Amino acid sequence: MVCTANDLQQWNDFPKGLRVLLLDGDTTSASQIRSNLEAVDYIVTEFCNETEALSAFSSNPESFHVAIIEVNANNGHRGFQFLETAKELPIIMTSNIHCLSTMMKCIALGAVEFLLKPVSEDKLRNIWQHVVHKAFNAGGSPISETLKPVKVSVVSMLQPKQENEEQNCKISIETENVIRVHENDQEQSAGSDKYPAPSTPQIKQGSRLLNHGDCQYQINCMSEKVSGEHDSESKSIETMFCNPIDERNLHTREPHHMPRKTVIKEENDSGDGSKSEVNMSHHPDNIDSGNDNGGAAENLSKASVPNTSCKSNRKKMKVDWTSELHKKFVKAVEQLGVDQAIPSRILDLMKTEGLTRHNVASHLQKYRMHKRHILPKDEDQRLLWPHHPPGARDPTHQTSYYPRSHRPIMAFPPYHYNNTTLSMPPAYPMWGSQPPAGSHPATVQMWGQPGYPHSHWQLSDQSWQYWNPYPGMQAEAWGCPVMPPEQGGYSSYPQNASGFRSAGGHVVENGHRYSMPRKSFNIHLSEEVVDKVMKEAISKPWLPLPLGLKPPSTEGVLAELTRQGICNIPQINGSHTQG
DNA sequence: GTCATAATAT
DNA sequence: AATATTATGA
Repeated sequence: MVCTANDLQQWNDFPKGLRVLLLDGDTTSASQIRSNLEAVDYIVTEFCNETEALSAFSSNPESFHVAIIEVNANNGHRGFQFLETAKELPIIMTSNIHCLSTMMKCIALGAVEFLLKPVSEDKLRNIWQHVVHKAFNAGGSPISETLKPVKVSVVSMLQPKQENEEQNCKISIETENVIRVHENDQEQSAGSDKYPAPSTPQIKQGSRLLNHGDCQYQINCMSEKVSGEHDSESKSIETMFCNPIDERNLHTREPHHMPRKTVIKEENDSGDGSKSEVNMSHHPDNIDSGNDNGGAAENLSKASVPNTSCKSNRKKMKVDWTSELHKKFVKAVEQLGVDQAIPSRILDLMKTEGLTRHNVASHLQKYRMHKRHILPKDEDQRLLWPHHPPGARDPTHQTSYYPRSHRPIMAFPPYHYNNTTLSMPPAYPMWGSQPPAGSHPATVQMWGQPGYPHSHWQLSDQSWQYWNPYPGMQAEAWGCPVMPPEQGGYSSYPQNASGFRSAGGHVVENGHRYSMPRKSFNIHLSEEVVDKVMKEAISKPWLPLPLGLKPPSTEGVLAELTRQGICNIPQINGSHTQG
């Protein structure tokens, strides 16, 4: 019955083969326990006599990983004797006598657990936890030879997993119970093994912690470097909570076609330097119930909030701004109006539990960015809309937010505009949806269109779509005035243009109030302004064209070049060059 | 409250 | 590796 080192090296199916010393004077309970243990492939050595058990253990202490010892009215002191003898073993006491002082005494003497009979199948199956715990927490005393392989085995079981989990640990540990190893315990356990493993799997703790409300949770473990203070053997162990979960929820961001859920990811910091990230998802109540914010708000709030029981998992949560959540946000913003739309008020209106002011502020920032087309550098802003005071740009038009890396890279050559070119060209989406067939002659080159870098803001439903006041319309047509196709002109302020128009047809921003023209697009720009715009457009060809301008047609450019005596134009990327 | 930017996710 | 999104802190 001796385990050789070799055997233990290859203990791949731990805890199967766990060697249990069973001492129980009651043959009925003994056989019940035994059969339960053997049912899970533990190896049971049964004794009904303390002396035998003691001598068996003493003669070969390394034959056992764990002992289950019964105490009863008759053998009390003998049971304690075993406790005192087999210090290096995790010892579980059993009894049918519910006596608090006895229990305490057992625990005080080092028993890892005291179980009242009848001992449940689950408890018996889980006794391996005590073995692992002991293996990792020898309490300063040298670890038992028997337990060393356990430690090695557990470490090796956990290590490769950790790597996977960085990518996707959700599935891999889905079916496992929670494994929790306290790395710090060694520091804490000044004495010896007075830190019995919990009698029940930690998953209970985890679920109490996480499984509240109608949320469904998912785990998304992220490994993190462990501070170097810990025992090297323990470094790789992570704290992991996980709940079984519907596969569909395993995606933090679902594919577009799937109904989206509000997801709040919570990082679960175990405090020992390792952490895991837990995603809590729920199904949004009524997806897209129009503008009615009635039911949606409450339901959302119910589910998206990590309540206080999660407090222990301090650290940050990442809010996933689903379109539903965003709708609420927009609704709140609109309700408040521009000048009132500040994070705290928005937060109030949203009534979404768990959402913080910071969350809203962050989202508001992004929202404003897209609404206002803020350019990364102020120069860009200045130049774009020289005829408007800063901030007075038409809020309904998603015209020109170009992150540095997104600016059009294709320059266009000098072009002599006349007033007629300022008349409104047909507006159509530039990308996303194709311009209507034949909407422009094939010869009309859309400057900047080919290879125009676009983010998924333009392309995917995910987050972009709900910003756009004109669904189906892409507003970033470079050089083309952009407006609702059916109306033209920026006189139209759709109600959901979201909060950048105040009640009186004024745009209020940064405390300033600007009059906005309400009629059609103003083509009667002063010569001065036109001139300025032209100059800037020409001198900064990489910038988007101002509202009302469109890039010249290829013919126009070529004609102009020819007129200037430039007949040979180097070919660029297969674009056609005539002449 | 806002903004820039770091951190993180895709 | 680039880009988007969110958190964080000034």
